[in-house]
Amino acid sequence: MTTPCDQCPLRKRDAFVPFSDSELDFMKKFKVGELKIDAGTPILMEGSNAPQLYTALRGMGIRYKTLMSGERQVINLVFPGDFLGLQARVMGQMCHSVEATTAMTLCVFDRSGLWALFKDSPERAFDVTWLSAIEEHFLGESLLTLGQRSAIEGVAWALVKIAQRGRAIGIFDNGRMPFPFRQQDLADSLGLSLVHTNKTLRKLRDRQLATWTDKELHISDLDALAAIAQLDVADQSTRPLL
Amino acid sequence: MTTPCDQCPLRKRDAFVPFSDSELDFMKKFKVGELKIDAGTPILMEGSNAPQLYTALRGMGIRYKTLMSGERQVINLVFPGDFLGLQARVMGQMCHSVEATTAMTLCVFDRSGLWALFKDSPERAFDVTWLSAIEEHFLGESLLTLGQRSAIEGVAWALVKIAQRGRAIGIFDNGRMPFPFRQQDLADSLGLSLVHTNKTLRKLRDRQLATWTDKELHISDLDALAAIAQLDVADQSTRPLL
DNA sequence: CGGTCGATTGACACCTTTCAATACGGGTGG
DNA sequence: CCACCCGTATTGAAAGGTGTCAATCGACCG
Repeated sequence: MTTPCDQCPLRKRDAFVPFSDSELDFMKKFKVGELKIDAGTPILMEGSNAPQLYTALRGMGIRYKTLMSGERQVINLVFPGDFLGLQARVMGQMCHSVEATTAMTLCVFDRSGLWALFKDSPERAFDVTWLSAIEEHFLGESLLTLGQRSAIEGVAWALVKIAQRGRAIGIFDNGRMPFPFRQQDLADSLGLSLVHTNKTLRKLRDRQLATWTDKELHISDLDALAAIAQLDVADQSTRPLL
Repeated sequence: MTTPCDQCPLRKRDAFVPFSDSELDFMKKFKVGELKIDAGTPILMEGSNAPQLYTALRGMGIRYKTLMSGERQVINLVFPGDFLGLQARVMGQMCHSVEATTAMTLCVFDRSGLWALFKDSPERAFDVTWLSAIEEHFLGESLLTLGQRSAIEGVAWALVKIAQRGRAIGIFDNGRMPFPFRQQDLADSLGLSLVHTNKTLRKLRDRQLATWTDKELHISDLDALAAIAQLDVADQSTRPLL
């Protein structure tokens, strides 16, 4: 029933670092099961202290923090290949929540296995750190966006980033990809109001750069978007997969 | 001349996870030297590809990214105990710059030693990941601040965070700590203009919550600041030291 | 068919930025 | 020793980007 690591659909994508045979063996032991969840289900909750480790296999989600007053900040969108729960495992408790936006299936890893991973498979341990560094890098870029980019620059930046990520996992095709989020989600990830996000998206639509309707994102002119975002389209590096 | 790890002044601080003897031995091998630099010196530069690994031992600095148009976003302030250069080592090139604000001394680690660390010392490897997760957590909180907190909330949040960090390394005493940065640095870290940052600091001064003059920060009412920031003063967890 | 949710728009308020000017301290060359 | 310059802090006024409020509309659903 569950997908064996041998046949993991993600491993084929050239966006991911190839596995060695021994690594594959290790992952097969490390993976203890699979979890299928419906859209809207919370996966990890801020404050909880005994979470599992997951890798998103199919579907999309959202990672966010909330302020005491209720404001929500989206940390990032969760795409297939993302590794979830490391922070909680390492730091004692979750500092953010993760929620499924679409139906998702997650690889479940043995919680106690993380230490074994560091002990027995330095290559994989390094990959965990690598993933963490990639995440840190992304958050740094997000910080740059929230702090220094204007609304239109920020939205353009987000759309380019999403398209790049979509391409990496093979769902961005002919300028189109499924994008099942709400405008509110994008707004909360950029620190903008819903209304202003909507109006900014309209500007991009009017300029015929990008259209986002019916949970599908259509990028007409990625280069122009990247130019608005003051972003290099270059960096399309590979990442490890767990 | 150089400070032996045995006598590292940071290890005494209870903010850091204690070393085992074997870990100490490993670090002594891992550390290849010490670097003393003047205020204003660049330590790591965005785009460079062969950086060293450092731990800040004394002094303070600043980590930042810049936009093509010149805007600067401060990612975080560098305090003693911070580990620098991991991203570049893991991801191939630096994605941000680090600059010394005061004179600093840095522990220098063997670049090729990182892999040895993962291979030979899983405990230390885990600590590297732990540090990375802590950093990721902090950036997430920063994102929450930039995206959802108002100017006064953000400034209050930053001052509380700084005071907590200062306390952890033992330089926050009797409500005061050295804080050698410029208002522009704080502004760039919160995504605010210099002028507005200045006026916001004035509000906090008028309310007799915090004063920042002559490179010294004086917190009169940390609880009130935390309340403005919508922040729990609780989480004062320890962190590993490399 | 009423009710809810998300997208869309217009009008208006306001927080933040930008522009400009002053003040203060430290370094430097005459 | 003293102008002079430069970086930083401070303040006021005006401009503007973004948020808030409110209403409409379409799609989906029990």
